Amino acid sequence: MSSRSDSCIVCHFSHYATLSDSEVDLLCSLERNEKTVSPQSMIRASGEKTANFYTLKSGWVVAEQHLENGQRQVIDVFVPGQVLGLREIAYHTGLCNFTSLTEAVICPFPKRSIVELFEKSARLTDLFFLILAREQATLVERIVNLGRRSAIEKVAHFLLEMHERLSIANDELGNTYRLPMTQRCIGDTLGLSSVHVSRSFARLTMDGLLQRAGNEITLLDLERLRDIAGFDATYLGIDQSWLRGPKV
Amino acid sequence: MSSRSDSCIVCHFSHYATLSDSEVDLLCSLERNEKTVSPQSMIRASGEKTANFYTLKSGWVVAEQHLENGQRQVIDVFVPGQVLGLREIAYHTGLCNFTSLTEAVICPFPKRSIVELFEKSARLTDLFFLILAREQATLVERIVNLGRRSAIEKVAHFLLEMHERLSIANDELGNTYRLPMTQRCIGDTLGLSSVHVSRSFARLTMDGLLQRAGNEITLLDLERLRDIAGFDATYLGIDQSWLRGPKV
DNA sequence: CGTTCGGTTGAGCTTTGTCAAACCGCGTGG
DNA sequence: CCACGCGGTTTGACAAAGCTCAACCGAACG
Repeated sequence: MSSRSDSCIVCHFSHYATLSDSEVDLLCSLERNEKTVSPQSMIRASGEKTANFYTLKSGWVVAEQHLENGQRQVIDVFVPGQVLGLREIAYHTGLCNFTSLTEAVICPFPKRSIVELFEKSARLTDLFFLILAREQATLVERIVNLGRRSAIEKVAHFLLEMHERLSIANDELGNTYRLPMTQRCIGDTLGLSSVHVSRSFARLTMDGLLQRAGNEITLLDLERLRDIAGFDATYLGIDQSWLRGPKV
Repeated sequence: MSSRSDSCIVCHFSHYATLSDSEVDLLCSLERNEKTVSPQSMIRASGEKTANFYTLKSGWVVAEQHLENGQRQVIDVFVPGQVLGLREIAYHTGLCNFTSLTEAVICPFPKRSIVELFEKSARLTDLFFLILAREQATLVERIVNLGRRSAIEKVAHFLLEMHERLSIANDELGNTYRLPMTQRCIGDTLGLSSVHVSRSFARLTMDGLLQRAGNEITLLDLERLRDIAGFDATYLGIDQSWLRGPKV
């Protein structure tokens, strides 16, 4: 059971707009059910009916797609506070798998609930629209990453992106964070082989840009990393000026 | 000036849901201003204020991004009926350039108008949400294409996607269509060099899968092409079942 | 008729992938 | 406590895919 104080989604949404009490209540109502899943478990398979969305309370989850030839592409990486499946609101069946990387707590809620929420609050409708748009901007950046950057640049860019995204949710994050992904998984995100990811990490480490200890990543020289990756964080920002008021 | 009969956006939107008269009027009101641009002109530059959206009445447009190193990545290709800039609704400034490939007719309308439209019709709000979600699915498919497919597969997939998208708008499209993109541009879409695009085309042509004459592309063997590309059109479909009624 | 632009072709090179072996940390069970 | 096995990482040797450069061709256009 979720109470207002521990709602991850409210915390996440509050980053984009100040929420009224009733808006907070509406959002919290999405987290009535709670489920813990073990690492590497399939939360929802591609092709399954998209009856539910899921808020992600803790843990990491990826959206991935398997190809005919046995390869895999990771579409998106989710961290706590995000909503899984928003993208597929317009589809009967899922277009990709949601798989947990770590143990994770998710709160499934039916599609219907979001429509009801839309009916009750124009402001939250806008906010969902806005968050969908922001996710889309992340995808766009991933496209650029995949299409036109070298392996080193890809890895650097990815590490910076995750750092930035975690920083948004956690104001006091330093330059170190835990990245619970295998190099195979990172490769599947960046369109690289795991071997080449390893080599790229080695290179960045040797050049003094990076430090690693288990899953802990420390970015030693943000400036130079950004330079290498051509990283510009504006796509992770957001403009709430067009949000409809007044609050519900 | 736009009349109801020649509105491309209405025609496009009607593919996803039956529209009431007042909904049609609302959509048409977005196309009050009309502007013709020559090929290769920049409609809106990255970094510019996103004051306007644009409906695309005729011609082809790409969204592209330029990198530090002089490279270019094409994010998305737009055909008539689509709305340019929807993706950036949540951003003050544009994240990519919109550039026309051909002569094109666009209808700029202010961001405000869309908010007003949202206020007047919950159904159209949903429809915009839905179309945004579909665009996102296209991006997801591009990610898979960029990350995990070989050059030949990329090209085949791209040609099938464009064919499919054009077929949706034009019921009586055969297996031939005009693709007004240079191979350089296709390469920038697929993360390939123009030279390699040329070689891939040559290969597909030699294998009897494809025929070319100028910009005209004929897909000779859809079956086999789909097989090569791992193409599955479901991501281009859409589920309007959750659309709110009744119509305005 | 020359110029320009896009497409094609070949040669050589760079990046990245593949395969295989070794390695490392960790948890398990003897 | 130690041996073992397992999953993930690292390393090296080699192969393949794709890139760059440069030359050339043909069509469109002034």
